[in-house]
Amino acid sequence: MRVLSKPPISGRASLSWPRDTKESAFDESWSFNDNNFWLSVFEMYRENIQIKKSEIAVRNLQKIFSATFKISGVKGFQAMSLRDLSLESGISMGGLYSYIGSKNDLASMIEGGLRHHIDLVTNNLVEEGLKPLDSLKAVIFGALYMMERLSPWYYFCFMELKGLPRDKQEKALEIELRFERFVIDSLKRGEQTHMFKCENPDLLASQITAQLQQWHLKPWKFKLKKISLPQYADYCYQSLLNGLDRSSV
Amino acid sequence: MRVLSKPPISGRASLSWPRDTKESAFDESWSFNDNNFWLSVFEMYRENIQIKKSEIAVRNLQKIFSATFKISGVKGFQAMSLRDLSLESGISMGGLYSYIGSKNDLASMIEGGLRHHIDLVTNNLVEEGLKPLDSLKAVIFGALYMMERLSPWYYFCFMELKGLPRDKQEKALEIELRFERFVIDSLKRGEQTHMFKCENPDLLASQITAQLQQWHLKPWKFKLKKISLPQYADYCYQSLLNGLDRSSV
DNA sequence: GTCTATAGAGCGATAGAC
DNA sequence: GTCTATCGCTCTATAGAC
Repeated sequence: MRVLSKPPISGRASLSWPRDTKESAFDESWSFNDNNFWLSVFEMYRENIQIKKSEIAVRNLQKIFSATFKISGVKGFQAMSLRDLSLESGISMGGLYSYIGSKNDLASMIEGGLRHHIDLVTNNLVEEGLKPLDSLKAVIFGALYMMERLSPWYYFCFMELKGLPRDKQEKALEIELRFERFVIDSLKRGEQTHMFKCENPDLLASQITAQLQQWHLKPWKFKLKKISLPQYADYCYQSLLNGLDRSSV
Repeated sequence: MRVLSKPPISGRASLSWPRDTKESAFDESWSFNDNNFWLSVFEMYRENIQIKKSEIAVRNLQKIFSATFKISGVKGFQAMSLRDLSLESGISMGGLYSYIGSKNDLASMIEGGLRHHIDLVTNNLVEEGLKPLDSLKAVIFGALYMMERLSPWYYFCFMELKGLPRDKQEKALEIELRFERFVIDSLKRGEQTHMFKCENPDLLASQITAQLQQWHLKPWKFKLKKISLPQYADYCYQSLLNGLDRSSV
């Protein structure tokens, strides 16, 4: 059974939930590494990019996006001038425009890149007949590891949402709603099979969503309190269990 | 015992936690209404405002701030031009500058106004010898009602934090940390007096903070799911209880 | 020589400020 | 309404790879 309803993207093998919940297991199962990640970003926008040589393009794309994350993380995307970006990325103003169509386009590319990747992972993800609680655990750990790997992307899309075109805004919000719907469905499925009781699946789901988002919204807090990602993932899952009544089973 | 360590602001009677947790009880106890709220904002910045007649100044301040919230809620503060603001508020560009020193000043005024009000409420708040759980309940309900009343202020300070001067940024974050510290302290106090056990007060506190913030960060979600403020406050408190082990008492 | 990538001065528009 | 700084963006000359 697929996690979500959309058909899998062809030409890509189905992924499965990692058997354990270690970070490295996720990287392996989802074949995530810096090289093929940035390459896939380039391929996504290939026809809009004027540079042909993929090594050069990939390298510069990475520079541009990383510089954008850095600057807009400090002063915000709107306050970032393309001269700032040129300086930080080491790419001339003219050069920038062989990668992006416009400044707004750059923001859209970031949103699109993140959503594309999330879609890839969630659409091709195959649940191996997991029980509701295991499924929820997998989705919590999975979401957190995605956020860890793509932290600046998530943060950017959250904070700069308003600067995006309306349709992009809606699609970005849809990701959150889709995640919540999956959690709610799992909760209801668990209730129907009498594994636990859950008084308010809607509120519990949005609680979990809020907790997960903290990981990219307030990384300083976790550094301050010296909480590691696996620790936090465990806590979030525990927090979900605390919201359930499992006394009758 | 005072909730927080800072001395009370003189010339203002001490507030106390409302006996019940209805919205109107908070308004009454904290004497919150639109008129005296905006008046207090004006008085806070009186010496920086060139308009002397308080009725006029209060009315225009309200127009300016409300228009700022409206526009920056849609396109962000950085993307809002003073011409936008002039149009929306109905105050000429020259007129704006008799209330604000600069555009950045306006953002600082908003942050300062919110913090001033939070300080007023929390500093003057007198706990009536509440037990840890009652104290936590009061602080959860109180925080949510503050957010409800000053929703655009909270939202603005969260989303536009990066645009503020560094010292303002730090002070704004301090509010969150201060709140969390209060929750943590109450949790530890409850544990020391053997009222409950709490494995990880730090994480539970930040979970509650995250949940509360949702109320101003994602109001659309609660409208969509038709959750009222009292319902949500109840849920947040319940969620806190779920994070405690009360079996041994 | 040819094709691709880059540099950076320059343009018009619009911002904040008074 | 006016001033000035700076914005997003373009255009062309040039450098370098093969």
